[in-house]
Amino acid sequence: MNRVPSDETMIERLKLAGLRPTRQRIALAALLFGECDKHVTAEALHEEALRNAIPVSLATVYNTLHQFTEAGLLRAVAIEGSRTYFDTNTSNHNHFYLEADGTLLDMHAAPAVSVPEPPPGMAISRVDVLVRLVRK
Amino acid sequence: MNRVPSDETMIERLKLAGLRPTRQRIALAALLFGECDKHVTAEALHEEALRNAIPVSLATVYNTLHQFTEAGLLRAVAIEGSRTYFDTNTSNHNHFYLEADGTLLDMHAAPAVSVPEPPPGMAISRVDVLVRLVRK
DNA sequence: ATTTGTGCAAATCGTTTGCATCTGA
DNA sequence: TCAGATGCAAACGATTTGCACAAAT
Repeated sequence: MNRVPSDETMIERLKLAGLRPTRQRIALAALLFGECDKHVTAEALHEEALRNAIPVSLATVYNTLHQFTEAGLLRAVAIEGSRTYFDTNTSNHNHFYLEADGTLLDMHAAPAVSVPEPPPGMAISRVDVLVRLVRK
Repeated sequence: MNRVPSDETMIERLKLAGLRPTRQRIALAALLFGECDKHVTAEALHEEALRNAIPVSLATVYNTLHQFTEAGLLRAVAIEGSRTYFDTNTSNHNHFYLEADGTLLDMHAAPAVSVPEPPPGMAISRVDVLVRLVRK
């Protein structure tokens, strides 16, 4: 009885990332990388896990999200406010942010940004573009 | 015995913004709008106030920052992490962020950004560009 | 006099940590 | 076996809130 995607796929992925494929990590990876790109908060992923009968503690969800991020499987997205979003799409892209309901959307077409010279002695490490949306 | 800028200026400014010019608001406004553009956190402004012999509670600093922001005197800047920055420059501009020491710098030359069409039914409310810097 | 703001301390929110226990290699 | 992972509950930092008191109109 195989889920799609199979646990084997996830185990492979974890091993490649240098992470021990534990019960919880496999299950969370299956939720995260199962289908299309997702944006989750720790809280949201925790709830999703519980709904799917994966008993895991919130602390482990936090740990796992950070480990996945360090391993390059996830990308942390900076939005104002306290809560952190994690994006399964780790490629260099930007986001629409729906202020009304706190939803993140991937921006597929790359925005063209030309940035001024950084101050002397400094180098650009990354450019984040966040487009805030409101309902029309 | 007049400070520069004068309290009168600040009182005017507060009245125009529809805020009652109280002792604390006048003093905080003088710190914030005194000279050049500033970026502050609530904590930092609170400390600055205490150093300047303005006894004010942290709660009031938070309240005041939010009231000023609603009144359009300040602009909240979204950086990742938990703490909120407030910018005395309310014009439409963007920022350099020095990850190493958590410092914000105004970007004077406007970055040229051309953003893709927002999803149907949605309109752009604001585009935030944050350029993360590292020491070279 | 009435409305509005302030200060304190307690409450809240998202997140992290310490530590005993469990698990996978 | 034993390094590494997990779960719980307590600790945490930034922020907010409830409420009695004080100040501005």
